[in-house]
Amino acid sequence: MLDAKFIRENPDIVRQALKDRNDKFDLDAFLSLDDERRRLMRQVEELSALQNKIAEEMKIIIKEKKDTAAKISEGKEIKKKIAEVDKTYSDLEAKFKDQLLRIPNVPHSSIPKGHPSNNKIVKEWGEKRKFDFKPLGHIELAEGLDIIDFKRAAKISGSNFVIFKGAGARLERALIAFMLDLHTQKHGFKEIFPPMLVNRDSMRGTGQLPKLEEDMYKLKDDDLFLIPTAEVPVTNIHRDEVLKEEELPIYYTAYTACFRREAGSYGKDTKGLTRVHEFDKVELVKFVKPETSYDELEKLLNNACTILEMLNIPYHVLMLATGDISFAAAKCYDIEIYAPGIDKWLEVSSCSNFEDFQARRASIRFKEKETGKLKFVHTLNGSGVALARLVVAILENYQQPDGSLLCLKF
RNA sequence: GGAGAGGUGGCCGAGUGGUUUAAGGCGUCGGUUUGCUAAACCGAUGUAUGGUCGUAAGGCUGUACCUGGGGUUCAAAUCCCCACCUCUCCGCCA
Repeated sequence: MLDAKFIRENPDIVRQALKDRNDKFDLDAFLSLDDERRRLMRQVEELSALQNKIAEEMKIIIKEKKDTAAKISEGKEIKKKIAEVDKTYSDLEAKFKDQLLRIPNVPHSSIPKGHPSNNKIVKEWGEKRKFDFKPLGHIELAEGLDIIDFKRAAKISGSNFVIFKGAGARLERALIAFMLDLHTQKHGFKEIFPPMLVNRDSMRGTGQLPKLEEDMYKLKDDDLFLIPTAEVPVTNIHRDEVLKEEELPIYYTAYTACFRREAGSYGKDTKGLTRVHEFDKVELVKFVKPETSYDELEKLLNNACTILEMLNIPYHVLMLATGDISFAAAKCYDIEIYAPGIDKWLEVSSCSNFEDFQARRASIRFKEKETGKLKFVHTLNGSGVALARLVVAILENYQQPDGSLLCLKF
């Protein structure tokens, strides 16, 4: 979230950010809510000060063994008044906090403004493979090789679930191991294996709640959520903590399954592996000092790109426009890989700098050695990379005329 | 799931309704002493949020915070209720 004081003092910056994001949030209503809230806060505090004073005076009266009746009724009077004003105040405060959590981050000045069509291609790597036969899509390839079973997955779970079988299952496992090993051994990340069910506080910390609750799988009886990405548990590792300056930067990488309801995207990419409810992903998460976060974003992006280069999959990198970046991000790169069978670019990674937006929500701070002050860290994350769509690209890019794969021996 | 014990500042830990301004210790920072280090001694040391003064660093001031929420009371770390978490034992279980 943004700092309430920052919003109060820079309403124009926030208004512009909302406009650039095409977000309908009513800032003026928020600002007057804030005014009213502070007015009532002052009232409650003044009354509380009086109440504290009466309690102090009471101590003296008891010590001097004087009559307490008058003071007690004075105290009762104040108590009643506080209860009245405080009711209104706490209702307002709750509303204020909820609204504050619904204001998106301010986009970084370096990114294009407006509609997703303004996303800018900032990098292109590799060449689209030329086929001397008509390339198949991954569904036909996978079913021909009997390495993925969509039908039975639908039977046991529902549509848009997937079963990997035999070499397909092994490919999935091998890719996970390959990515984790690369990031831990070459890129300096520490491997984490986090819980995949998280509580409400964690979902709020990284920004999935309160706005996106309907997109999440939820266990109602326990108020737990299935994680949509490892970003959630891993970033929340340091929720409500004060880190030492010398601990930073912290790099974590984690494999998890990711669960997405994809509510509202029915009819879109309904076939195959490109949009499934449960997929595997290796995620990269960083906690860094504020002044380094944009350099760290570039490094993070490179770490993800390395995976694709080592697998020799053509990709390009988009710098997302203000209208396309996620709620919590200030700047975001998407990496898309090319799938020649279905002739589509598929997003396999989103590398974002959240600046202090998540850190403020989740209260992740560090103590600056020189000044002794507490500051919010900057958090970043990116996929390195998402599996299901990567498998699409591997199958389609490495296919041979007979429907077998160049890179897989059966 | 059952029974019991707990949750206090960066950390350890005292604290059964108002002389507590959360004792004491550790740590950290500053100082004295010192050839250097250490020790000793002295001093300082939370967070959030509002008001106000200041160009600013910051000052002054209010409020809240002893896991979280609710209650009792003129007054709650302290009493009561609920939740969460940790530990011990029992049961169940991959």
